[in-house]
Amino acid sequence: MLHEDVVSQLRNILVEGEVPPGARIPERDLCVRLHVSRTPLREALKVLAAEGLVLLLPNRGARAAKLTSKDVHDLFEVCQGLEGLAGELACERISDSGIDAVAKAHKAMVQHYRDGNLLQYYVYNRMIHEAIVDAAGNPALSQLYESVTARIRRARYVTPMTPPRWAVAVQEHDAILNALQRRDGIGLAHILRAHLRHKREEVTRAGFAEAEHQNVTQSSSPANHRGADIA
Amino acid sequence: MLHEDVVSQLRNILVEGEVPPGARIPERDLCVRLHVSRTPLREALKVLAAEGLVLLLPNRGARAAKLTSKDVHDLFEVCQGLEGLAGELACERISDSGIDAVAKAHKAMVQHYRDGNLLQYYVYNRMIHEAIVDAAGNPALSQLYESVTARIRRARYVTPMTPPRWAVAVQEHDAILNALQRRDGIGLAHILRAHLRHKREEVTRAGFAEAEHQNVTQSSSPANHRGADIA
DNA sequence: GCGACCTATTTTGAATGCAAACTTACCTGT
DNA sequence: ACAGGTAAGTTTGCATTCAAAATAGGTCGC
Repeated sequence: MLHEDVVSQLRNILVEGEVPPGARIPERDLCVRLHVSRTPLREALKVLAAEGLVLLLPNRGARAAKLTSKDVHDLFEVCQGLEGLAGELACERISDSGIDAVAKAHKAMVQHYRDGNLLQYYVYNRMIHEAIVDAAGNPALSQLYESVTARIRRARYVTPMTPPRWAVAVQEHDAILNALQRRDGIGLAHILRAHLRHKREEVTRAGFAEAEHQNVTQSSSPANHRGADIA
Repeated sequence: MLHEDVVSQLRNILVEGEVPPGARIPERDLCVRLHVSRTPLREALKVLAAEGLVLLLPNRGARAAKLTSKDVHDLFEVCQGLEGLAGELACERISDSGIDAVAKAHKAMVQHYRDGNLLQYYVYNRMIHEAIVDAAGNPALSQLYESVTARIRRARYVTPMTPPRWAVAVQEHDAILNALQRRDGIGLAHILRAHLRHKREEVTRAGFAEAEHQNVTQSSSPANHRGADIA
């Protein structure tokens, strides 16, 4: 289905920050770029608006969503709930080979930490969290988790990682793996929540919620009716 | 925005079961009924498909989603996680007047229980749960909760309520109100989760997950390529 | 009489068209 | 020169149109 492709391509463009938060999304340009007409593109925009990645302004088109720090806080909070639940369930349901897979990813992640390779570290980090969530065996949960994390991914990765915080994160991941291997659901849930709470504190402290308000609402100054543009 | 109206009207039609689960959603008929052309209607269908209320079959149109009992189980599980989280947060953040409002709704609900008025009981029941979730002060959480509960609402309300189960549910609600008044977040979370677990057991036991499979996938018999239709 | 094949109609998916709203640029008057 | 107003040009929202796919119906053959 054409429409599905457009949704996922657009989602990538937004999550990667290629269209920066708050920037206008030019329908016509994206049509030529994605080689589709306006109809499927607009359908995709509606879907992404429902997901919270896009803001639709009546008669004024679409903008990439801009998260306030409250938004970031709220989304992390939800994420804590979802990951905590996933951790509990995963300990009941994950297979031994599933645990091994997480352990392998953990080792690779730690190696990238030692190498100071933040980008690859993030790749395996995300892989671990997704593996745990998927191990809960609950597709509805996985889907919601994916949707929520997509919205904060950019804020997370844009926040600079300090060495002490990085060390703590790796330690927490040791504890995560340990709890999973012991199949200690309650313990895993607690560690995952703390882990996310720390990440949230880091992100909000850095103030990398792109801005405080969606400065896109009606403004009295005619010159600045529009937020940032791509250029 | 016209499109938004269509989404919410269609959502009602689906949640109320007016188009029964598994039934084909006739674009043309809905267009005349909602007084819109196919474009906004189809946009709405895409949004609802992303929400999980609609199933989109390539070149075969849309169908009202049909939940397997696994789906119901999974969605209840997610709901438990979200309500548990909301309960914890609500105890920290709810105002005294907010607690009073819940207490009032609780009283009304109990009265409808005594009157044997199941419909009104459900109204206040839902009001209480939503009030607690909203009291968490986390719009992202409220929105996710709303979306998840919408998907299982029909399965819940279609399941016949037995007198003993109803009595237990009311007792649990007493405990819910009590924990909220004591602002016992952990306790409230536990009760809410247990409450939902019981409801899930009741629903799944009754087998009111509309069917076991989306019998909509490719079938070899040409005569039954389609599932149930509205008529 | 039953089933396979072929054609007509309906339905879907996407592109295009059109009116309304919004932007932008210019122009006028002070 | 600048503020306000106006008209041209975009952009948006929705309706309509068009091609492709699916469905339904009828015909022919066995």
